[in-house]
Amino acid sequence: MTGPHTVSETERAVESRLGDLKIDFDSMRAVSNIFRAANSVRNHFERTALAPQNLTWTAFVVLWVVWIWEPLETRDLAVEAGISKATLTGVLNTLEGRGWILRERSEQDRRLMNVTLTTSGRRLMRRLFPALNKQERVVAAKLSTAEKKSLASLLKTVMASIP
Amino acid sequence: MTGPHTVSETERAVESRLGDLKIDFDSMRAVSNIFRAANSVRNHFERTALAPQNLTWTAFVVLWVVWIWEPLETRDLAVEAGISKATLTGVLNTLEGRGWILRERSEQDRRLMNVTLTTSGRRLMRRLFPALNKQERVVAAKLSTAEKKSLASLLKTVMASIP
DNA sequence: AAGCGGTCATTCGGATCCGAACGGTGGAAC
DNA sequence: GTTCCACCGTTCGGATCCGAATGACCGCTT
Repeated sequence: MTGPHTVSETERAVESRLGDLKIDFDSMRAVSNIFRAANSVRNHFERTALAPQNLTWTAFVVLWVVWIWEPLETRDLAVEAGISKATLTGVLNTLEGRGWILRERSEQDRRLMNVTLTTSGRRLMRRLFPALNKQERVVAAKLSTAEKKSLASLLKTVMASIP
Repeated sequence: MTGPHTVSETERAVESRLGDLKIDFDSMRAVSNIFRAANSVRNHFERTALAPQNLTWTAFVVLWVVWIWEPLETRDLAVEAGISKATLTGVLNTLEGRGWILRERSEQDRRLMNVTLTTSGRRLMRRLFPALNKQERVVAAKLSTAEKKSLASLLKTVMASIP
C-alpha cells in the first residue's frame, strides 16, 4: 500500500479502467490511508517496543485488556480486544504458555472462563505499557494536540458510520 | 477494542496501575482509534462487498494493485500491497487457483516473476471495485469532503513520522 | 570460467485470524 | 424431571501473516 506510485497516477489509472463510472476518490483516499497507517504503526510497534518480548500487537492488546479489567470473561475479552472468540483461544494459549495469564473456570457458571494476569504478567505490563506509549508518542509526534484530538474524533465518526 | 467501557473509565484504570508514570493519552487515543477503525472497516468490507466472492481484504488489495499496474513483479507487488513477500506467495497461490491472476517467469531475468490478471480477473475487478468504493462511501458517509481530506492528511502525517 | 556477493521468489515454522460446527452448561417451560 | 433452546469456550479447516533459511539466478571480479 505504500508504494512508489503517486496518488494522482493511481487515480488516473483507475479512471482509465472504469471509463465513465463515478468513483468517490475522497472517500477512497481517507479509507485506504486508515489501512496504510494501521499497518505502518503496527509494524513499527512490533519492531520496537514489542520485539524484546517477541509479542505480536494482538497478543499485547489482549494482555493490555486483561491488565486493565481483570478478572475478565473470555467473551468480553474478545469483544474488548476486537478479535473473534476463535482467535482469542489461540492467543490465550500462547500467553498462558509463557506464564503471563491464567485461565480458571467460573464457579457460578461452569461455561465461563475467568482470565487473570499472573504476577509475571503484571510485572511485564508495568514495563511494557510505558514503552508502548512512548512509541505512540513517536508516531504522533508530528501532530499537535488539537490534531491528535481531531484524528481520534474523525476515526470515531467513521466507526459510527458502520452499520 | 470496541468494548462497553468508556474512554475515561479506561484512562482512570491505566492511571491507577501506573501511579505517577506519565502517559500521553492524546497520542494513545489517536493511535488506538486507527486500529479500531481499520478493524471495523475491514470487517465491514469483507462482510459486504467482498463476501459474494469469498475474498479477504488482503486478497482484494493484491488483486487491485495488479489490476492497476499490471504487469508487475512480485517484489513491487508486495511493497505496493503492504505485505511481506512470504505472505504474497500464499495469496497469489489462492488467486491463481481461482483463475484470477497469472504468474510468468521473466525472460530478461529468470529470478523475477511477472504477475498479470486473467480475463476473468479483469471482469471481476470491473464489478468489484465500484462495489467496494460504494462501501467506502458508506463508512465515510458522516464526514464532509473537507473532513475526508483532513483525515487522509492526518494519517499521512502519522505515516511520515514513522522512521 | 570459476568464483562470489547480492537479489529474487519460495519454503518453512510458528502465530494469528475467522466462520462454522461441536460438546458442555444453564435456565426456562411444561 | 425432562425437553428444549440459548449461550459459552474450544476445535476444525482454511487463509493470512511474518522472519529466517533456501535454492536459483544475476552481474561483476579475478
